Formats: sequence, structure tokens, C-alpha cells
Amino acid sequence: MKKLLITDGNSMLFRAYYATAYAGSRMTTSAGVPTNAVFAFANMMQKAIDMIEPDAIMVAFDAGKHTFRHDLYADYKGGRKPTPDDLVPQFQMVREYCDAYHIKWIEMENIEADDLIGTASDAFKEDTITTILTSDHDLLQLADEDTSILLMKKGITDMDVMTKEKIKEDMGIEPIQIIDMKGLMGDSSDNYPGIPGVGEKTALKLLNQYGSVEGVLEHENEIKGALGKKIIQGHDNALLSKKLATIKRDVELPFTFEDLIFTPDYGDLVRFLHSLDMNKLASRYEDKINDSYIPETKTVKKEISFARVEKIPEEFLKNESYVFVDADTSNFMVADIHGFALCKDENAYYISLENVLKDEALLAYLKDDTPYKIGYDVKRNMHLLNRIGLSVAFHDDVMILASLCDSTLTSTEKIFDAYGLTTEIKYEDVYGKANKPVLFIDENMQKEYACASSMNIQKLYEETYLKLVSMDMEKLYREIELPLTKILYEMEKEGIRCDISVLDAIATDTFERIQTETKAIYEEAHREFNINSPKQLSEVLYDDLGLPSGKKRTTSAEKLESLSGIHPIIDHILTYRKLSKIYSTYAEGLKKYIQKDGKIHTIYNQCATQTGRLSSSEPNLQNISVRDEEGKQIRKAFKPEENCLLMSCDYHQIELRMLAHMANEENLIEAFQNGVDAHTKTAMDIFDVDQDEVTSDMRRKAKTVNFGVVYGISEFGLAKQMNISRFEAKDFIDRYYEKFPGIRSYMNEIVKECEKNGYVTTICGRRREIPEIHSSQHMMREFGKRAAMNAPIQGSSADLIKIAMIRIDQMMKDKNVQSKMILQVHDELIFNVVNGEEELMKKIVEEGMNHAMELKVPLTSECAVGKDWYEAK
DNA sequence: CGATTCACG
DNA sequence: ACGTACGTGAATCGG
Repeated sequence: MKKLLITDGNSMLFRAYYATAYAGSRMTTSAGVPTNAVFAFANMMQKAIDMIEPDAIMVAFDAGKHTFRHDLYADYKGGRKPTPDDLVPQFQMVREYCDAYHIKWIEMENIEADDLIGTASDAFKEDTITTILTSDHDLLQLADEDTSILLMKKGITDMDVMTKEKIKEDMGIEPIQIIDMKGLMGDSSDNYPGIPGVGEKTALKLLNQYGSVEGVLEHENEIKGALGKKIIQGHDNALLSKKLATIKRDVELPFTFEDLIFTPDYGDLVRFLHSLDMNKLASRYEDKINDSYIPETKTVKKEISFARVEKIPEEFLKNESYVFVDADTSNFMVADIHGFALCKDENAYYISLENVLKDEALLAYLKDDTPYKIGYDVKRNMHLLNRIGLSVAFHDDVMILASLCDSTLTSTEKIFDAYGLTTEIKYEDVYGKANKPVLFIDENMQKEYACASSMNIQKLYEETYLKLVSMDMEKLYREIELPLTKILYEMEKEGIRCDISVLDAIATDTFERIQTETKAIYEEAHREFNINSPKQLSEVLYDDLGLPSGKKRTTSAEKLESLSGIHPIIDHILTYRKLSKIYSTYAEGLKKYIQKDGKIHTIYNQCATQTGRLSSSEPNLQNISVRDEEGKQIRKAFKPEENCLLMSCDYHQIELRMLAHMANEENLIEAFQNGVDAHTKTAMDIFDVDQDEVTSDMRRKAKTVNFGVVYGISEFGLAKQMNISRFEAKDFIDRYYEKFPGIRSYMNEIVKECEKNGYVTTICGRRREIPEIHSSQHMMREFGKRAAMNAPIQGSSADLIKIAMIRIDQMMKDKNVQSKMILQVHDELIFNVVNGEEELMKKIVEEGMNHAMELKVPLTSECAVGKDWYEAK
């Protein structure tokens, strides 16, 4: 058997174009010719070739026209959109690509590519297996025993193999009956009517009974009621529509199978790819070159120029650019801007702050949204620019691009390391270290550093943008992450009022109590030592006092609690620990961050977690004490503005709801739908009792089990947490899975998926890479499995609240409220609510949160208001 | 600068 | 044979 690959050239080129259209402005050759569609086309072809390993290839095009009869892209319904300008030259270019690769391409006057494909898929039947690569669902009708369709999904690398069986399973009919479906129900996008009043359901029913349009029409007089009448009236339309939907298979083909045999010439291909500046793609083929061709990469390498200027050349300001804001590397909420570097292609310019403000053309350029500005950590740039009175709309953030592409890249160092991006002159070379700044700034070094940094932004963009598109995260990026950046910027800028006198009072009180505890501890230990040093403390406990340590000699609160009662020193240490945490991290720690405006402005990092959650730092306002009453007092320092209240709204058991939805676990879904408390429900099931028999202890245990499930449950973990034996823990897990079988199969599936792909995804398509899943070490692998089980739950919940924030922000703008969203704590949002807006805000927030996604379970949340964060919780 | 501990979801 | 619950950030110690 031979293998034939037929590519639907036009449909694939359109698909390639739209999949990469956002990047259109920058995917060009050095001469400025757009190449994005050809690039994506070449990638898709290679993927299909690697997958199928065909003996022969044919690419079919529509002759000489740049639009065609089928709807290829979801956004362009009805009618024909004109072919985009930057796609036009790529029709020729893609044919040149085929020539260079020695792939046979066909086009014939007055014959549609579809009909060429239909005919070719039939022509060599005896000893050929055919695969058709397309993004056009209409070609599915060609599937049969020897022919399958490789159907492009979103992005540029995802494709589905549609066999005859798969189509039958998906649509409930034979592939060939697709034309009968269209005959009966018509096709609005192709503008043929079918039988008016017959939709998908009716058409399916009729076909199952009569097999084909002709079969239905033959019996049209037997069909009763309104339907029969409609069919008789639509008789001719049905036949015509079917004819229009049918791909021809009887075209005279001007070639034989031998003409299609695939004999690639990698030398020609590499030369061609280099001519379009697709050096990276070319390098994939270089080791396959069988002639003596050596790619002349030198000829495409351009001279890079860095310049310090007083004014940016006007010529440069016509296009998009990569912007590096040169500022202190410290906390950007207080850092000062020195100037910035702009680059595009091989030219980079450095301009000092003083000159920026004098350069009218540059200021106009920065205000104009049309030439795209691309930056790294756009939120930081916004703060820095805002403080010199500038507001710049950035079109892309390469920090977010890079971390979405690879979730393990959770810091700037990791991102730049991963892509091998360094600068010859470093920040320290220009400005020195934080504690030892340079006396004089070397302006030449400053220019070199900043210009090279802007070049790195450009390089990073080129490495990540199409990758992101091909990974299907463009929607997540454009519709969630980028809008969120702006919201976070506003939240950070707004900040939250923090009353230093409250912190002072807590500090003073706590300090005194720490002294008391310290004395008591020294007395019990019979000597003075540094209680903050785990090393010294463990010597006191396990050597001096001879308390039982076990193997690890840890001094963690967990261990100490188990020792409580054995020796009076233990409780003093626990209290000391608790108080010194409150004192140094919160009471004293937070004071350092109160700015002149009496507020704390935390920084939200959008790229710091592997799961998609935010993190908060300088200071971290996502871990302010709440579980412990004494620690919770800290919240009394966080206050609303004058004539305002704080409002805090949090989701109820968001992760369990997300799990119920994603695992499609009927039992749990039903509980949520009926408003049954999830922990109580779990207790009923694992302890096999009625709702009114669930004791608080049973509920507490069930709650622990539920947490365990979300964390990727293990016998050991659960046993440790619940202080029970491994066997008892196993029993709980077995019972749990027995009652919630959907969760069991979901967890198994997700681990399998992770083992296959090396990553897992959230509802919104966010990826978490889990390389540990393939580790040779057992423990690492087990960790990988737990992370694989947890990440989609934690990550989808993060997606959810991000969407809620965007919706709430939008509604607040629509209603023109004066209240502000100021904090996010994973499943909770905090607002400064202006007096009189309480009711409206509650409505907005509940609507925004509870309907951010429509899941199989209802989403619920609770809002509370108060004169400080303590009261509003 | 890594390890330990502990605050949060 | 292995010896852990998932995800963060800050303070502190001690090499």
C-alpha cells in the first residue's frame, strides 16, 4: 500500500494566515514582504509529512483567485471578505515553497480545488491510502475506507484525524451522507437553501429513515403533516442544494500517481527558506541536505546599530517598536525612570528622559495606538511612564507571552536564561549595586545596556508569539491576560489604606509579650539562646532537655504541637513563634511599605506561578493572617477611604466546584445543584450516614479528604494530615472514589494525559508543563502526578476569577461607579466601596463572579462589608 | 544564598 | 525502594 497526502492549498493557506494574523506586521522578509501565512503553512505541511510519511504528495489550489467558495474562518460569515492585502503575495510564495520542496502542486482553470481533491482521492484507490489535509469541514464527505481527513483545529499544529468511523460517531451519519444533510437543511454560509423549515434534527431523522435526499423525495407523499408538505415544496431546492454540496470526482486529471511521488530536495528548500528569512525553520532541514549546499546565513545577517540620540528619527516612528524602559531595578512602584530604548529590526535608539519629554514627535508616537509598542512587563512600564505623565498602550507583553508558552518560566531570570538572552553590559555595570550605586553613569554603557535589552525584547517576541498561537493560547492571552494587566495596574496604583497607628499598637503589645515568652523559655531551658535559630532550638529541645525527636529533629509547629504537654517550654515556644511572626512580618514588616499617601501598593505578579494564579509581593497582601484570632487583628489596620467601606467577596469552595465540573462527577454536581454543603456531602458518603447524622468531627475529616483530592491525593499525605494510619487513609480514599467514580476516572485520565504530553491544561487552555512526570526517580514522578491532578483545578479556578475581575471592571466602568477593586486573594476580591454604592456594587460583584463561567454547577459567593478588613471578612 | 519556618488560598 | 499532600512570599539563620 502506498500513502498519498493531498493538501487543500487554499484552505490551509487561509487557515495559516488567520492563525498568525496578529503577528502579520512583523512576520516579513528584510524587504518587508509578509510571510506569516507561508511560514505557518510550511509548519503545518511538515507536521503532516512527519505524521503520515507519504510516498506521494499533491497540493491543490483554486486557479488564480484569492477567495473561494467555502467559509474558512469563523469570523467571516456570509458573503466574501476581500482577501487581506498582506495575504495576496503569499499565494505565489506558497507555490514557490512547494516547488522548492519538490512537492507537486496543481491548479486548473475553472475547476475548484475541492473537485481536484475529490477526484484524486478516488483515482488511485486500488493500492493507496489517502489523507487529506484541510481546515474545511466540507471535505469530510470524502472520507471512506481508504481515505481520511486531517482536519486543522485551532492554532497551527493541532489537527484531528477524521476517519470514516470517527465521522460516523461524531455526526451520526456516513461521511457521504453529509451532502444529503446539506441538501435537506441547506448551508447558510454557502448560501444554498435546502428545504426551508428542515434543520439538523429533522434532517438526521429523515436520513436515518430514508438514507439519502433521493430516498426522502421518493417517499415525500407518505410523510404526514406539515413536514411532508414542506418536503414536497422544497423538492427542487433539496436536489439543487445537494448538487451544490457535492464535491466532484470525475475531473480529468492531467497527471499520474508517479507524477506525485515525493522526492524532497532539502537543499532547495533550505535555500528557499533562507530567502524568506525563515532561518530557524531552515535549520530543521540542514542536516538532511544531500548536496554540498551550505546555507549562507552571513548574507542575511544585518549590521546591528545602537545609537544614543536626542531625538528619535521620524522615519523610525512610523512602525511598531520594541520598548525597553530604563529604570531602577528595584520596586517599580517607587523606581525612577532614566530614559528608554526603542528598537525595530537592526536599529535601536536610546533617549534620555530629558530628551523624551522634548521630543514632540516621539510623544505623539507613544500616544498613537496604531504603531504597536511591544514591551517586557508592561504593567511595570505603565507605572514608570505614568509617573512622568505618559500613558502608552502596549500591544503585547513578551513577559506574559514567554511564561504562557512555558509555565516553568516564572521569573525574569528564568525567561532570559531559557532563550539565551543576555546583554554584554549589565545593569550593574551601568548603575552599580543597590547598596553601592556608581558615582557617574557612563552614558555609552547605559546606551549599550538599554539598546541590547530592547533587542532582547524583540528576540523574545519572535521566539514566543507564533509559538503561543500554535499552542492555542492566543485567546487566553488577548482576552484574559492582557486585559487583566491593565486592571492589575489600576489596583496597584490605587493601593489600600493602612493605618500605621494600628500596626504600632500591635507591635508594641506583641513586643512586650515576646519579652515575657523569651524569659519563660530561657528559664525552662536553663540558658539563653537564639530562639529564632532552628539549629540552636533543636539543640535545646532534643539534646539539653532530651525530648523525643525522631529522625528529623525538626522544630516545626506541627512537631511541637505533638510535644505539647510533655514539657512546659513547648507552649511558650509556640506562642513565641506566633508572636514574632506577627511582629516582624506583619506589624513591623508592613509599616515599611506604607507610602506617603498612607497606602500600601502591593505588586501583583502575573507570571510568578506555574498554575496561572497571581502572586503578590512587596508586600505580600495575599497572606495576611486570618485563621488565628490574634494574627487577624492585623486586618484592622487595613481601611477604606474617607466615607467608604471595605467590601470583601469570596467564592464558596471554588476548587471543589471546578473539580465537580471538570470531572463531570454526577454525585458531586447534584450536591452542589441542591445546595448541599460539599464537606457534609462527602462525610455522608464516606461514613455512610444520613445528612442529619453527620457530626462536626465527621465533617472535619471529610473536609480534609476533599482538600486531599484537590491536591492530588496520596495515602501517605492523607494519613499524615489526618493523623491516621496509611491503611485507614487508603480506606477513606477507596470509599471516596467508590462514591465519586467520576473523580477517579478524571484523575486517571489527567495523569495519563500528562504522561503523554508532558503538560496539562485548564478550561481556558492555559498550560502547565510538568517535566517531573517523566523523571526516573519514583518520588519525582509521584510529585508530577499530584501536580498534574491539581494544576487543572487550581489553574481553572484562577482563570475563573480573572474573568470575573474583567467582567466586574467592565460593569463598574459601565455604571460609572466611584468604588474601586483593590485586592485579589485567589478566590476573593476586595473593594473600596463609596458610601451609597453598597447595593449596586454587591450586585455587580455577585453577577461578575457567579456568572464568569457557566459550569455544570452553580457558582456562589459571599459579600461582607466593614469599616476595616477585619470586619469585612 | 539555600534551608527552615510559617502566613495565606 | 521510595518516604510527600497543591500553589505562593517574607523573615531569619548561618555557611
